[in-house]
Amino acid sequence: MPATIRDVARASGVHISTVSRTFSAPHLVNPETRSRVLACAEHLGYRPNRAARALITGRTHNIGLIVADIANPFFPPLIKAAESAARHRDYHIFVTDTNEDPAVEEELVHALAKQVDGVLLCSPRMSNSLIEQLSREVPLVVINRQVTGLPSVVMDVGQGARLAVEHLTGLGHRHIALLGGPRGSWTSREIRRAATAAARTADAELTVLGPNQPTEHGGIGQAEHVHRLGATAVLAYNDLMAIGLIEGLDSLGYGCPRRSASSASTTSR
Amino acid sequence: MPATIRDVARASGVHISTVSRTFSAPHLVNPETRSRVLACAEHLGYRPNRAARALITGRTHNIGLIVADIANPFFPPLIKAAESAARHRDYHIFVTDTNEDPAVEEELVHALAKQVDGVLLCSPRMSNSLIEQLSREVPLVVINRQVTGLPSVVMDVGQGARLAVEHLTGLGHRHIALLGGPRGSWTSREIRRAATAAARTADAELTVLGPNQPTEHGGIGQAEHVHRLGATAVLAYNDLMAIGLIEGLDSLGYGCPRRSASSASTTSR
DNA sequence: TCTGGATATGCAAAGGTTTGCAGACGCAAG
DNA sequence: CTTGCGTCTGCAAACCTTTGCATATCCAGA
Repeated sequence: MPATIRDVARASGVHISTVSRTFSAPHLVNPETRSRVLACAEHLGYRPNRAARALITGRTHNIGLIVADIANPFFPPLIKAAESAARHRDYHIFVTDTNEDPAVEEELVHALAKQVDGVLLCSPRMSNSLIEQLSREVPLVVINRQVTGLPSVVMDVGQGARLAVEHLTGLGHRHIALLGGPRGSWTSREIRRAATAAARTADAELTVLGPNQPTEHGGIGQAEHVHRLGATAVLAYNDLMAIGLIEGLDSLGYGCPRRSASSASTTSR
Repeated sequence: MPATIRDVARASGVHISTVSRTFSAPHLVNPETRSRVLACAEHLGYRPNRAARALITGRTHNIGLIVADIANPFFPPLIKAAESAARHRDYHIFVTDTNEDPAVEEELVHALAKQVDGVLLCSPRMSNSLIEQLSREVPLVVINRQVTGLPSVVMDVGQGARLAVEHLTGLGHRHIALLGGPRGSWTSREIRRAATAAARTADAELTVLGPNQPTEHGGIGQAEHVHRLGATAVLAYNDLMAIGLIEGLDSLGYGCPRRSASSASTTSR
């Protein structure tokens, strides 16, 4: 039912190869012919069949983006940015959420590999071995972690942590708690390293709490601990945990200062 | 480089059609042959080429999911649910975010149509004409809106609004503000309708504020208005707007009650 | 022994496109 | 007039699978 290249060729009186070139290499076809072909294509509602094109060129023009958890507010902006960048290059982003479930990850890796030209991976705790396996099947770029031999894009979370600690010590805080991220995450290690170093430099005390799940629940769980500790400021691994912590402290009866006060959190994934 | 069905056929000494059947209709092939083929396939790392398969069957086993804005916390759970349901049926969900940009929507519609078997659409303000156009190219299900002639899945936001208003009037509130959603959204109309009716029934006053952008900013913008109004409770269209409103009131110096107090909001998209 | 059905496999066409090669044509330079 | 080049278009193979049909084999029943 949908129009094929052949229909367009017939309608415009040229060979299918000319129609093909009209779309994929316009400079090779006479402007006059080109506009006639385009008119017929438009009229018939023709759109090149992606499957056929992918079959012969070996490129799908799709890029996979694997994220750990879409519901984590860290990801949406990243997804949007990737989509926008892809769109401008005539690619599409294929987002998938693993829920950090190894079974899902495993299956995804193979399923995805066959239908995308490359994969962006932002899943801090996916196992290295799975990542290496994936990288053998498809070009891979990892985000916010480092895997030897693979290209990666990382945020300077260390710098962020340092700035946050400096801000807090600048406000006079001498005892800061770091609500740490999950075990095995590169950003988590990096933040801890940088925060610890910054605190030492400023001669302040920094207590690391964790590792924790990078979720609201992970924050709630440390509320009591944070309070007992007597720290006057907390640096949280990410927004969700900060929210959870505030919630936890609140329900213990220890309200967090509001916006104008001196408690602060920075975020990363 | 990647192994094809032919390589597997050669390795296992059968015809390619047998290999094909091993994967797509296992019951048609002798168990003995089948396991030999599977072993060879495994060994060669063979995976059926999705493009070739799609080309001949006309099915991609992909489903598109168009959402207005991934960053709106309303969507991630919806996306996850769709992905999970799809996964169990051996389908993949292809999420795309339109940013409610008509140009993006327009382009997407066509680009997507050619590479998915169907589309789930949850974009409250996409134009009806574009939706109808899309529905002519690909099977379409709309979410949280109603378009004549198209199957749809809607939440009972009216019921939610009614319950919220009843809750508030039950607590004694006589004057409630409804921080309304965007113009042209089905859920927005529905909530207004139900909330108004519920307020009338309870003999309370309900003032509708809006339409507004369904964002934090949309909430912030009505803060002053809400305060001037003297309403004792506010019902917000969604979480983002509620957050924005609280923020706005806060910066005007009118703190919102915390969790234990009687202000409430319900959410929808 | 023959017939007929069930089971398992092979054969080949088909699906819509891209692309290297070759042919046609026009035109300028010699 | 010939040669050569540049521009445009046609031809046909190739990409990898699926699937209707035909063939082969085996076994049970008569």
